[in-house]
Amino acid sequence: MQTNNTTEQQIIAAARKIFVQKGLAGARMQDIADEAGINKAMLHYYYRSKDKLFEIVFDEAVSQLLAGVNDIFEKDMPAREKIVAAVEHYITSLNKAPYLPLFVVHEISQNPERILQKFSNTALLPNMRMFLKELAVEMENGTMRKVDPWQLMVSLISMCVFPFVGRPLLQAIFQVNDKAFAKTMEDRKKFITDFVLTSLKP
Amino acid sequence: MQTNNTTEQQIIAAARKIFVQKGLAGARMQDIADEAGINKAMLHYYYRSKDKLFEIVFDEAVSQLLAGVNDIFEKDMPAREKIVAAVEHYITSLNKAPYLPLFVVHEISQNPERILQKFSNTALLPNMRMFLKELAVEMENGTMRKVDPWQLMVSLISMCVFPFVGRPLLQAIFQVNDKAFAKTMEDRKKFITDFVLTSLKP
DNA sequence: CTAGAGTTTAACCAATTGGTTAAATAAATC
DNA sequence: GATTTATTTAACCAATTGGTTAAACTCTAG
Repeated sequence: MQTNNTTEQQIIAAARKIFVQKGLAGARMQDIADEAGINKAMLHYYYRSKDKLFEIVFDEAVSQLLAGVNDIFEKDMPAREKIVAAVEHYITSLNKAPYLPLFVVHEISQNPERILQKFSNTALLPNMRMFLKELAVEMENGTMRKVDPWQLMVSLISMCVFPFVGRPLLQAIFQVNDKAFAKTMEDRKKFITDFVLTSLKP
Repeated sequence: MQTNNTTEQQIIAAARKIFVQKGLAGARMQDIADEAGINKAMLHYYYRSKDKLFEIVFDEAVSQLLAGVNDIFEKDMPAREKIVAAVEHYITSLNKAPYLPLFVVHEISQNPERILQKFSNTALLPNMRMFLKELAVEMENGTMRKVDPWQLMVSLISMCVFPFVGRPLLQAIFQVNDKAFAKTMEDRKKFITDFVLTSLKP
């Protein structure tokens, strides 16, 4: 029963590329078949429908995005070091999959129930919740300036993720090419951590 | 020749709603016709094609987004006050059109040439460029801590805009309903300005 | 080898899509 | 009022779309 799963994987890889690039509505089954170098009927043979195929790609993308965040806050470190590690890890990770956030966010906005239902009962990102409490403790102890931990968290995420979401717009506005943008994002790690840690000094 | 332009405007209003909601690829001409309460052929009578209609809606959306930013930095104010005004204005403005940024950013990513060409020759957002120089001067004078002005600008935009782009995801992660989210964004104005100004203290 | 399962293909299908057309209706001009 | 002009409609069309099918091919177990 050790079936040759190369085709299945080729299909998923192709579907990932096309769906992330064009979105659910913009992607064509023929595009995916061409990308995978196979017949269109194969898509339906291995995965029943466009929606089924999409769901696999989409779920995988969400996991990839969220798992990264959660893992960072798991380690046993002072809060400030976690911030540094999170920014470092997250921007590095997004540099490798720069189109993921926009894809996920757009598809969620097209069909909010999809994700809202899926995550309604699960305790999502428990390590991040823990981190929020650690921040609160430091602020209570006076080792960190008091700010709303939730707003801080959202700001961290925003500063890391948004440049990738708004990349084409930012590049147009500020007239930076691809190479300059990559360098800018590398520099951005240090900027964000310095900027945030400075603001959090007691 | 004073033609009744009510129909034309109805069409644009309907197109705006549908396109912003579903995107170019996801929108159907029939949806727009239904939304406007008219026959599908009217769309082609007044606006030649789906693409023509989309371009009008899209250009309008981009203008709405960028004009706001630029206007803020035009006024004659100290840099710090401009930051406060920009955050206040921008979050207020986005609260009224929360789906605009995601729409624009997604469509640009689908077809980057569209906007890159359009803005390649224009001196875009001149007031914002001026603001970046004002920041540089303050930093040189020692009245403001030295940071990369561009990174600062991108961070400001990120912190204001991203929560609206990632809204459904943030709401899912942090389990906040619509009412709580609106309140949170109102609180966010003060958080961002305090957070940024604190970090910029010399 | 061969029987049967799993795999792949080409041809096909019904529904949907953006777009057209010709006729009908309303508005304006004479 | 009649004629011209602009607006609106219903019916239609060709192309595309997601999906199906039946036949062909490949591979492995007996």
